Amino acid sequence: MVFEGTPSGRVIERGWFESDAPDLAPELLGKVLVSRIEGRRVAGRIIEVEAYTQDDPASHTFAGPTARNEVMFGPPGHLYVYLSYGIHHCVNVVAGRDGDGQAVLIRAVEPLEGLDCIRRRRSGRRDAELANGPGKVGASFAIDLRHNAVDVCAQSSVVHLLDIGEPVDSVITSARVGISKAIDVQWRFRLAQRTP
DNA sequence: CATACGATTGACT
DNA sequence: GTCAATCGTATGA
Repeated sequence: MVFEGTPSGRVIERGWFESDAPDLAPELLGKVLVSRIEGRRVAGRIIEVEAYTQDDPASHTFAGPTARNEVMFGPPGHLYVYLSYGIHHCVNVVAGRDGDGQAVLIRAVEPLEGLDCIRRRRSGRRDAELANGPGKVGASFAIDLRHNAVDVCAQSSVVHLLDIGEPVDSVITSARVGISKAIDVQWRFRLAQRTP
């Protein structure tokens, strides 16, 4: 079941992203990811995220700055986009202070606006499979390597985040998915299914 | 320069 | 359940 609508709210300002990734990540749940595809607006509610820090063996920043991860070391509130398995674009939001090397991976989104656009981009998939995975988020919102380092703290930005004032209710934490290191930390966060 | 691999997905047995 | 796809990045010669 998809609830279509046009979410409105405040664009989130940079200072809000200055928290450490494990603290910021659950706060991102319920916020709205907005992207612009060929002049069309596409939006959805963030329902699953993961935190990555600098002293984290599973993080791209663990071995120090490189050309790929330099955005993660930059100021917060910017996108860090990387190509996964040569196929999928994974979308992160840089967290922490300038110089830190942290980010929050957006793992799943519930589409709210621009459903026709998303369905076209994800043709053949059921609604439940549109953006329920990190690679699917990149595909649904047409975010790729060109969006790396984009500043999300402006309404004019091709990709930005809205706080629609929805309270963050029940959050489920678990170990992160698809990693072999640091499997002990519970840095995956997702919203519990809303009970109707 | 050569090469191994991955914060995944979808198709197929 | 298994496995191929596909390429930017990191690493080592």
